[in-house]
Amino acid sequence: MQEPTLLLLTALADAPRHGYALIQEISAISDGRVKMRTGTLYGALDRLLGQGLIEVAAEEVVDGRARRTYALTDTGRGALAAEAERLRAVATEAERRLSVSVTAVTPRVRGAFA
Amino acid sequence: MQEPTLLLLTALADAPRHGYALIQEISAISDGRVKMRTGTLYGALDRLLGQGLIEVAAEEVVDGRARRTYALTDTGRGALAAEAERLRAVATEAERRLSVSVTAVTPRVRGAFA
DNA sequence: ACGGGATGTGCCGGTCAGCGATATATGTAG
DNA sequence: CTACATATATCGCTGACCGGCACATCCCGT
Repeated sequence: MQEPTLLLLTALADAPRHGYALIQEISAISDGRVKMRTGTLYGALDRLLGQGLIEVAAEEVVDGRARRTYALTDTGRGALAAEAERLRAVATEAERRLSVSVTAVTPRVRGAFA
Repeated sequence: MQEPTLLLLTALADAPRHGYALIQEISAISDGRVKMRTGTLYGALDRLLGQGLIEVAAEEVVDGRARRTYALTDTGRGALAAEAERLRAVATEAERRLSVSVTAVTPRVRGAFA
């Protein structure tokens, strides 16, 4: 799973949302750093629907504008939880390794090649 | 940055390693779940060299076999640290949102659409 | 009245990372 | 002598992501 997809599921984790709201929510989650494009969004949405990770929660017309609201399925919840845990583990391992090499400046590093 | 690349940098974070060793290290880091292929590996290595995130630390012949050892550059260290922090933040946010929706079973969710 | 920005959904083509397959070569174990 | 582990490298396919475009409605400023 790639980051835009992860962000998408995260943006749906606390409440159902429609496409446009997801773009804004993702921007908020990422502190404005990630501006998801509609090309990415709707493609990902279709894919996730097909994978059963999300579902259409509502289709309504608000102020003359069609609005389709998506929600996480139980499967999607599980997938997101698993993915978050995995990423956290990798992040932790990366940080641990970085600190190891920074702290023990050299001897063990060289030693690994003898 | 995608996951295989992240894993690659992580595998180089504590000590320099050569290609084949990286495949094994990544398998170990991920508890055997990620089997990186050489197509991914050497392609990524070339890319990361071009981006200046890693560098060639040594080129030697061991037991008649050529071996090229790669190491993280300072830039690579920084990039990995930043990436790890970002992913941890997203993972935390995902988990927070999941717990919010699970705990507060419904009322607020509906309310958000009024 | 008109233009532009925000809201809202949707498609299309290009790019590039990842992947499977394949190739080459040597050392080691059976 | 045949596999398997070690070790590096290339090629073509796929698919996610992205920029750009298109379309439609509503709201606000001028």
